[in-house]
Amino acid sequence: MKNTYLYENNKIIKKDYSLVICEKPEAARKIAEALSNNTYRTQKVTDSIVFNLNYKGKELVICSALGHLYKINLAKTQSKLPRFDYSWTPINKPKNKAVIINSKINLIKLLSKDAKEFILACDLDQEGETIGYNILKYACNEKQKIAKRVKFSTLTEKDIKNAFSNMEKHIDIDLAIAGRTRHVIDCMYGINISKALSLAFMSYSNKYRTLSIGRVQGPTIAYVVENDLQIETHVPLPFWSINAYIETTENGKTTWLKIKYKKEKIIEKKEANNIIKNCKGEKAIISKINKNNFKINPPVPFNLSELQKKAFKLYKLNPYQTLNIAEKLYLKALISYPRTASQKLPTSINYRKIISNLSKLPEFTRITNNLLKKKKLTPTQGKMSDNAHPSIYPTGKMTKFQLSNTEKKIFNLIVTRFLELFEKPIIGKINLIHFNIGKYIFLSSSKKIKKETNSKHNKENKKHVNFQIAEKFNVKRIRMEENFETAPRPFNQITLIEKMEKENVGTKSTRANIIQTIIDRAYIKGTKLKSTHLARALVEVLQIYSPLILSSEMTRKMEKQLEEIENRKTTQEKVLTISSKNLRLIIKEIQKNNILIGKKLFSATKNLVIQSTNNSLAKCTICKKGDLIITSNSRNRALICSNSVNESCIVKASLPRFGLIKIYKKSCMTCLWPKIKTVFKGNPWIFCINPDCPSKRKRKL
DNA sequence: GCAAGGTC
Repeated sequence: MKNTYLYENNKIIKKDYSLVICEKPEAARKIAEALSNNTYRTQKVTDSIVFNLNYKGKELVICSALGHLYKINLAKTQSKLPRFDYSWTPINKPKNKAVIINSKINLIKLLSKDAKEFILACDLDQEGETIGYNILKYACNEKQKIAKRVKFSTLTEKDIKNAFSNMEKHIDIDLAIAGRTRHVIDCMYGINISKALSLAFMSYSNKYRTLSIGRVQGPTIAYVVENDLQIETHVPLPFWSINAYIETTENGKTTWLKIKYKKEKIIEKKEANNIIKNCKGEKAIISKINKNNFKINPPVPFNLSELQKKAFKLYKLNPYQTLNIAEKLYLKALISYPRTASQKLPTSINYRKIISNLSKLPEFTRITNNLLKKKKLTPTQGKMSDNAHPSIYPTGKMTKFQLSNTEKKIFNLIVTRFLELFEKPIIGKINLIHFNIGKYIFLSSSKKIKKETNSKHNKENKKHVNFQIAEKFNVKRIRMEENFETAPRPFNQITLIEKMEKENVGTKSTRANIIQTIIDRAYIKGTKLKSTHLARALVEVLQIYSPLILSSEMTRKMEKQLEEIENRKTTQEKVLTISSKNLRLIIKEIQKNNILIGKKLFSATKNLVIQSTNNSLAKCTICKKGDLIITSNSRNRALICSNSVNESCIVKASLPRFGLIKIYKKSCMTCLWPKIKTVFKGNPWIFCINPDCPSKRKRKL
């Protein structure tokens, strides 16, 4: 039977209710549950669920948005750049989502007509206030002036009830204006500069190409470019470490034990030689034993980003793919809602039932049966929490559908992690033993696990030997090992997101999207993200004309201005006047140098050889076609094959910063790469330039 | 077309 207490024949039939506006459907449901002790009623109105209940004699109607329903638009009527005329309009994308968003706006418009009170219940942050302000202003006809505000930071019954008993009389208009200013600044800078770059490109090449830049894209591109330059100009300087082997007896058998010299990096070879010389003929004597306990807890529950990290590490699935797969698993009811930051599991979940259901999966039977023997099942909990959703866990439901290979992988990851949460921590002892050989200290550690568990998460179990202070050992061998400083690692999608987090640019819900955008623009590419020539040209250009947009400073400065708006120390108008003034200067300079900038960017989209070959030192020993040339910037220099520019040859290596470089007459015997000869600290130095040359891995001297 | 920010 159809329930028609709220809505009938396209009309709202209730009157004089309080309309509660939430940011997302999940929040509306949780509020209805909390305030009504689960006695709320629901009805579908224009495709959305609306909740109705009586709370302390008040008739509440609770509806929800879907994040932002309105966005900023720059007027296209303004033909000259920069464009400053803007307006707020409903979001309409030519996708299914637009339909939902339009119906959300229509729903709220409909519900607002007969409401006598408006209560804003969006998330408690700047964007939440902005989302609510815009809905109240545009969909509810200027009700931002009279709307009340409920403030809760978790969606628990206690917090929600508390918020409704201590309602604020007004929404925070200043915070909303600060949020709206953020939208305007991002739109103004992003669209105008992007457009100006695209036009510069066009003016030189007569071709259209979408070039984009923004407050978050800028620094993100710059991180990758900077990192790549560091990798390319990295100088693999050598350093030395020293190992000694002492004779020990164990169960009547004589074996050698490796002990390491305390200083792990010796910069001067002379120093290493000296130590070895001085140790000759000496015995190793135990001078100190540090005894410590250790405890390794099981891992914490998966939130989305930890799941994405694990999936990338194990299967090279990028964060996007993992989210897509997790969403499919969620729709098949195999796992809980995946878009969550939480690392906690609520006690209301029946762990035993889920585990016993999972035991039907043959690959998990052994672990589940062991867990089911336990009297009490208590999972570990992580630190992070999320208002709306718990961490990701398997529901214990089985599917009749066949899972794809990758779906199966992600599902198994989630199950494995869930089962690990109930394992016991691993407890043990670790001893750090100090040996004196002459006046030098060498170290060795040993670990003993106290309780054996069936857990997989610790495999180290070094044999524990009972050593005594002042015990003496023969030193059978002592030698040094040559190592090379390694270059910084290239970014991947996970580490780039981490870098953005660390620098505080973007938000958790936009970072992955923005990385995808700069991949789509051909600024970065590959699993190991590498900057393209286009990105490098773009960074060079912007460093001259708009360095601020390449730096996380722009976010810092903007946040400071927004805070001042929020605290009424300044106004939106003042901030926007300053911003538009700066922007006008930037656009003017870009336009003045249109052709130059266009040429630079256009050339970078072609695989042009950037170096002329008349400074060739020799023919490349690998591809036999290209010329070996030296490239340099202010700080570093590198030797490259001219064919490495279009990636048809791999020869590319950093060079020492100082000294004359000559190509050595013979190439490397191991890898065939060119060798060079230079003078290093007064001595001639001949070495293979290949940073990955097998001969460099662990050369024993 | 172009940004960044919500949420599905």
